[in-house]
Amino acid sequence: MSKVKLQDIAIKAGVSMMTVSRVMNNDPKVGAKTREKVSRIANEMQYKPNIAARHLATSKSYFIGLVCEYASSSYVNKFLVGGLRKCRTSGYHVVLDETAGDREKALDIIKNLIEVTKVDGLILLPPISNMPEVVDLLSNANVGFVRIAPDINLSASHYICMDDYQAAFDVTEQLIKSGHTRIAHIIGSPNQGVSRLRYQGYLDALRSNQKMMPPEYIEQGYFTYKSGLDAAKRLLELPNKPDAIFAANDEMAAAVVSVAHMKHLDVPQDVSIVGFDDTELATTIWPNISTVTQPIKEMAELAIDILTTSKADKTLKASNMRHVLDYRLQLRDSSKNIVKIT
Amino acid sequence: MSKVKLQDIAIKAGVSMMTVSRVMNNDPKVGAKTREKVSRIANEMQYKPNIAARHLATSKSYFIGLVCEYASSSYVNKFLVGGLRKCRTSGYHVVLDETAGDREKALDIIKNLIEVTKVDGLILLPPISNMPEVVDLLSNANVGFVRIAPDINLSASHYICMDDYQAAFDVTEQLIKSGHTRIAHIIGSPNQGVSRLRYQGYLDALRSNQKMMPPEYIEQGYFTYKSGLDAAKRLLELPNKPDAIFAANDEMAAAVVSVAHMKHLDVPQDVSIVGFDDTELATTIWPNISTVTQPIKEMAELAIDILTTSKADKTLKASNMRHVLDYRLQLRDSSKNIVKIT
DNA sequence: CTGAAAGCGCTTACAG
DNA sequence: CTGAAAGCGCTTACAG
Repeated sequence: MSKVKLQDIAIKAGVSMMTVSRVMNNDPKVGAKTREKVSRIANEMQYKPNIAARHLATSKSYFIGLVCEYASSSYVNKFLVGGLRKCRTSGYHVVLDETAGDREKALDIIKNLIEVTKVDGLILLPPISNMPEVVDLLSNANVGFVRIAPDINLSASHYICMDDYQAAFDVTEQLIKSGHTRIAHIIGSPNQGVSRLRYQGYLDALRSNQKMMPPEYIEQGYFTYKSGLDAAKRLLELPNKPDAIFAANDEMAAAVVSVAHMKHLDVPQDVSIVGFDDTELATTIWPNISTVTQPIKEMAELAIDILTTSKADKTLKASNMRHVLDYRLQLRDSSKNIVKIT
Repeated sequence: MSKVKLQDIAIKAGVSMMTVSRVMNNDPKVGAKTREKVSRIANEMQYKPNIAARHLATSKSYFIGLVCEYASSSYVNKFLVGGLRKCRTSGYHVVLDETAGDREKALDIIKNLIEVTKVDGLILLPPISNMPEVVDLLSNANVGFVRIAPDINLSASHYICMDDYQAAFDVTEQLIKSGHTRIAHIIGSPNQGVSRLRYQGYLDALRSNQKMMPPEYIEQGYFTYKSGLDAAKRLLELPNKPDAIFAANDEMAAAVVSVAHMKHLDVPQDVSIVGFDDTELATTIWPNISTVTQPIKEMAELAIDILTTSKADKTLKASNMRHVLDYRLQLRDSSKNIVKIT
């Protein structure tokens, strides 16, 4: 462990601690020669600033908090990958915490996180990003934060999302254009806004193409494999089976694939299947699932960027706090794709 | 944000800061009445210690570093779940970092992590836990650390593992006892010790049951879905197909299931498939994969426990630094299970 | 462009 | 059992 401190290098360089401090923080008001000498010596002595001392003096912790509901979800994973990479290049570190699905305790956990670790900023992953109490807490506590894919209270803070509605519209239209005529949809959890947006995109694409599906082609799911299984069974036992099933996430789409296999249906010849999210699962099962690639890593990088530069300024106009990133249709083997949209 | 500090509550309680400090740290040398009064007032004022100040004074950071190769692996996820839960109850927080597969840079990343964040302890996940340079670095830096599932240099530090050899032995024996006679194995990545242990368990179970398999029943995999796909294709195109395939992880087992489906083989009637790890994937695909449940969450909790109590003491004998946790055979639908071993 | 002083909020080590 | 002093390693704000 390096025990070199500011003073050591100040003495060696024959300057004051302040000058060294200025050099370390890239303060422009330092003579070129002094700067060069000091930074050379700092390097030689392998100086590393003591983060705790700096934190105490400036109340900047160089930590970013990341709050999720379950650390085990693949959404969180992908987010971490982007977030960690970005942090590495900007001197920050990520403190992860999860609410473990307990919405009651979520507030306490977040309160504890900001009070104890004094993170410089917080990233809220869905569905935490939609909890008004959390938004209130952070606003009052004056902690900068970015919400990922929220769907309520959008003028309250920076938020990053993609256009779920349009993506679902595109998926559905792509299915229509590639010759499917009986397109079913499995909706996501009712308590998540994206479910509604994706469902609406599906409906509007049908309408804008003058198509109409029977009501039994709409199934309520809960973003889980299990719920996908149940929905898929009902859909594939219908007398007039759909020839395409668009599930609101990959997990449920994977379940549809399983049910199709159980019933000895060929995917995609008998039924095309499309998911949403492009999680690991999509390319792990056979056939690989056509899906929508969310820009999760990019969201993470942007979130870190907003939090670590002064962009998290509260005086911003609402229009500047909205960040919509691009998605991508990822057509793979689980759907018949005559016309490829890119 | 609470701006209450030690002094505020010292004044209000009519005692010195030291007494308050002692109460906050559960120092027994405080009169019962004083203690009661101080802690009541601290509660009322919602006092939260400033971690940076404490850190500066004690050089304890109350952070635990967790280093993995890829934050997106499900092994890491499960580990996080257990680790975060344990931290929550002990006042610590987790700083996550990943080496992003770059073994060259791993050392720098870890060096940076310990020097900048001054974590109180470090957890090394495989395969980082097997890098001798990292072990050296941490030993020299005098940072407490726990290695997860390492297979070399075992006397160098605390480590936590499960008995991979015995688990693989059990899986194989279970397959034999349930009537399988042609049992193949897909080996894991050659650079991970567990691959060797699992392979050896498979071999020894066969031998101890006087069974002999043809050499083409052994395939080299790399723990990836893709490698499992390749291996499974070769195995299932053999003139004398195996009636059971034991893959060294779930990812590869899932690939075997896919190939079986492609070839219109019934699982488990035509071929039984067993994986290893009990990842989400095992219960996400159909049929659910029989596998070995690793005690990953328990490993995480134990690791945090070792690091946060003084058990990380270097003076321990080697025998006390070894922690072997129990696994469990998880028999599901992908294998014919006449005799259930629990 | 550079420096001397005071302070961030806690704790260790020493008295009593 | 309780307290006054000094210090952890940095930075802010003020001089020059």
